[in-house]
Amino acid sequence: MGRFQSPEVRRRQVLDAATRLAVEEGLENTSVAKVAAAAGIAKGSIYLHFDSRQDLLAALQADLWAQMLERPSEIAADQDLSWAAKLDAVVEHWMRFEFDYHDLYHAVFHAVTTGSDEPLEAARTLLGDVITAGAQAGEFDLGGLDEGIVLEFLLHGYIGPCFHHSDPDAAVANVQQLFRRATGAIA
Amino acid sequence: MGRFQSPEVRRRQVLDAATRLAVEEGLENTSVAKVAAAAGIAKGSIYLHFDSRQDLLAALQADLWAQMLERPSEIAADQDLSWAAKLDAVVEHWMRFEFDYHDLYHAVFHAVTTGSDEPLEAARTLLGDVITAGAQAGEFDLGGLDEGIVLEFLLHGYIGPCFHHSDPDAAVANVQQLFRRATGAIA
Amino acid sequence: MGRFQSPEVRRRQVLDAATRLAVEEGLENTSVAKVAAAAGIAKGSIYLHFDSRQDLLAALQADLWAQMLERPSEIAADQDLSWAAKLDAVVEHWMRFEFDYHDLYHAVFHAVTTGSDEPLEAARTLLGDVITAGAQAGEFDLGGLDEGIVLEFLLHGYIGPCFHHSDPDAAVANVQQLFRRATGAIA
Amino acid sequence: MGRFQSPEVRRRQVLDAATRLAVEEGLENTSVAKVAAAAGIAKGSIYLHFDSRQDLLAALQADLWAQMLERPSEIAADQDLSWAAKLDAVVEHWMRFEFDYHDLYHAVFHAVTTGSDEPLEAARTLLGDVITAGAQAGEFDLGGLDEGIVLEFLLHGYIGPCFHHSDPDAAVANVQQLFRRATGAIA
DNA sequence: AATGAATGAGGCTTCATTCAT
DNA sequence: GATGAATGAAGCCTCATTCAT
Repeated sequence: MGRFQSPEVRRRQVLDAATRLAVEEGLENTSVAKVAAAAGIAKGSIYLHFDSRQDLLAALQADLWAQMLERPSEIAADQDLSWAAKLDAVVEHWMRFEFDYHDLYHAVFHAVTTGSDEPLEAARTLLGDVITAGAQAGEFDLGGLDEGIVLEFLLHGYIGPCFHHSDPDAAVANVQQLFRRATGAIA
Repeated sequence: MGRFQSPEVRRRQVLDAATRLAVEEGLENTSVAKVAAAAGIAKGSIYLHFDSRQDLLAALQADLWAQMLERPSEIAADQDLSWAAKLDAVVEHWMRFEFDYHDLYHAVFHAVTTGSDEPLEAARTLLGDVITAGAQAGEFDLGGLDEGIVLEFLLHGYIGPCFHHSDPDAAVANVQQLFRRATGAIA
Repeated sequence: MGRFQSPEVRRRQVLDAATRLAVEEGLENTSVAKVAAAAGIAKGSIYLHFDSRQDLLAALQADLWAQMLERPSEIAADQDLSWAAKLDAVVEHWMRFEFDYHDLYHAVFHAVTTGSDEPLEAARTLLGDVITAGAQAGEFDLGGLDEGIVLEFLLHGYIGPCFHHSDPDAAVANVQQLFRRATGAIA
Repeated sequence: MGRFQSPEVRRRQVLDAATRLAVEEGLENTSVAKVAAAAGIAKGSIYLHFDSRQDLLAALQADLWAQMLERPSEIAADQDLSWAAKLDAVVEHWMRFEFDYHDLYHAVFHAVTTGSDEPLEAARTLLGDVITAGAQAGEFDLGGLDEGIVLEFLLHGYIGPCFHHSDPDAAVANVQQLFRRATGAIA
C-alpha cells in the first residue's frame, strides 16, 4: 500500500474499512477513530474525504443500495423474461444479496436512516413497475388488492425468511412462491 | 405535581418521558439527561427506578411488547373463532397498534435490541400456532410451503403497509387478504 | 431485632455493619447506603447517629484503637512484670490483634486518616513509657540510640511480619526478639 | 508553553501535575478533572496519554518505585562494599528519599495499591538478598531469627522515623544502627 | 495532502446529604 | 425517631471535529 493514493482510492479504502467495522461491531459502534485506524490513515484525514461521520455513513448506505439495485434493474429491463420470471429473479437476487451481506445489511439498514430515501424509492419503483406491468399483462391477478399495499408488503416480507440461514435455496423457493401467491401469478 | 411520588408513579412518569423522547429523537439519542429533564426530575433520580440506561430502554420495549401481545393472546385462545378469523383479528390488531404508535414502534424496534428476545419469540409462537393449527384443521392450504418461512414472511410483511397512513382501513383489509393468500386460506 | 432500639444500640449496630463492610470491601467502598442496608435501617437514619460519613468512619477507627489499647494499658500498669516482659506482652497483643482483624485493621488504618491523632498518640506514649522506664531500670540498653526514633521504628516494624499468616506463633516470637535486640534488652 | 507538545512531554507534564495533586490532596482525591486542570490541558486529553485513571495512578507509583530502586540496585551490586555497608547505604538512600518526597511517598503508597506488586517484590528481593548474603558471609548473626520475618520488620520499620523531620541525619544514623542490631551485624 | 494532538461537550453512573412525610 | 425519595455535584470516559504543523 503506497503512502500516496488518489482520492478515489483512499475514499474507497475508507469505505471498505467502515464496512468491515459496521459488520463486525455495528454501525453505532463504528467511530471515526476506528475507521481511520482500520483504513490505515490518520483520524483527521477522514475529513478530507467525507464532510462528517454522517456523510460517511450515508455513503456506506448508498454503496449498498447501488449493489442491491444494479442487477435487478437489468432484470426488469430484460425483454425476454415473463413478469413472473422477473419477480422470481428479483426476489432471488435480493435474498441472496441479503444472505451474503446479512450482518452488514442489517447493521446499515436498521440504523437510524442517515442518507436520503432516493435509493429506497428506486427499489420501490422497480418492484412496483414489475407488478403493475405484470398485472396489466394479465400475468398477475391482484383481485382488487391495492397495488401499492402489495408492493410494501412484499418489500418487507422477503426480509423475514432471510434471517434463517439453514437452507437458503429452500428459503428462496418458498419466498418466490409467496410472491406469486400474493400477486396472484398465474401458475 | 408534588415533589415526592410513589415509585410506581415516578417510574411511569420516567417511562412516559422516555417514550416521548424516543419517538421524537430516536432511541439512540434518548440520553438519561434528557429523560430526566423531560420527566422533571434530577438526573440521578433516574437510577432510583432503573438500574441503568439499558434497563430503562429495555423496560420501554417490554412495555410495548406487552401491549402488542395482550389482545392477540386472547384472540388466539378464543374458541369461537375460526383460524382464518383469528388470523384476520391478529393482523388487524397489530396493524392498528402500529398505526397508533407508529413512530414509537419504529424508534423502539429498529434500535439495537436491548432487552431479551423473549417477547419476539412469543409473537412468533403465537402467530405460528395459528398457522399450524389452521393448516391442520384444513382451513389453510400451505401447499408444500415451509411453515416457518411463511411465518417469518408474514411477520415482516405486514409492517410495510403500515407506513402509509392514507387509508388504514383499506390497508388492514388488504393485508388480511394477503395473509389469506399466503396461507392459502380457503375463501 | 425489634423495630425500636435505643440510640446506643442502633449506633452499635451501624458501627458493626460498617465494620463488616470495611473488611469485606474496603473503607473506600463502604458507602452510607451500604452501611444502612447492612444495618437494616434507612439511609437517612444513619444521620441520626452520625453527623456525616467522615464521622462514622472516625468512630470506626476510634473503636479499633480502643480495643487495641485497652489490654496493653493494663499490661503496662502491671507491677509484677519486668519491662522486657511488658515489651513482649504488648508485642504479642498487638500482633495477635493484627492477625485476628487483619483485613479490618488495614482497611481502616491504611485509609486516609479520618479521625484525630489522639489514639495514635496514646499508643506512642504507652510503648514509649515502657522503653523509657525499662532503660532507666537498666533492663534495656539503648546505647546512645534516640528513644523517640527507636519507638517509631518498632511501632512501624512489627506490622510487616503480620502480613504473612503462615505461622503466627513464630512471627510473634521473632518480633519479640527483634524488639529486644532493638532495645538492647538484657537477655 | 506551546499548544502542541510531543507525547513524551505532555505525559510528563500530566504526571507532574498528578504528583503535585497527590501530595496536596491525597491520591484518592486526585481526580482526572483536577489533573487536567493542573496540567493545563483538556480533561479528555488525559486519555491520549493514559488508558484510564488507574493507569495514570499506576504510572505515578511506578515512577516513584523506579526512583526508589535504581540507586539501591547499584549499591547491592557494588563489589567493594561490605554487606553491612550495603545495608547502611540502602537504609540511607531510602530514608533520604522518604524525607525528600515524604508527602508524595505516603500519598502514593498508603493508597490502595493500583499497580502491580512487582516493584514491591523487587525491593523485598533486594534487601532480602543483602541480608541472606551478609549472613552467609558471616557479617550478620541472625541467631535463629527467620530471615523473611526480619526482612519484613526492617522494610516497615524504617518508615516510622521518617515522619519526624527534625534531624534527618540523626534519624538515618539511628536507623542504620537499628538495622545492624536487628541483623546482628558484627560491630 | 496528511497528520495526530487537542478540544470540549456530552454520556453514564455514584453518592453524601437533605427533607417532606 | 424513622423513612426513603430526591437532589445535584462530581466522577470517569468517549468521540466527532478542528487546526497547527
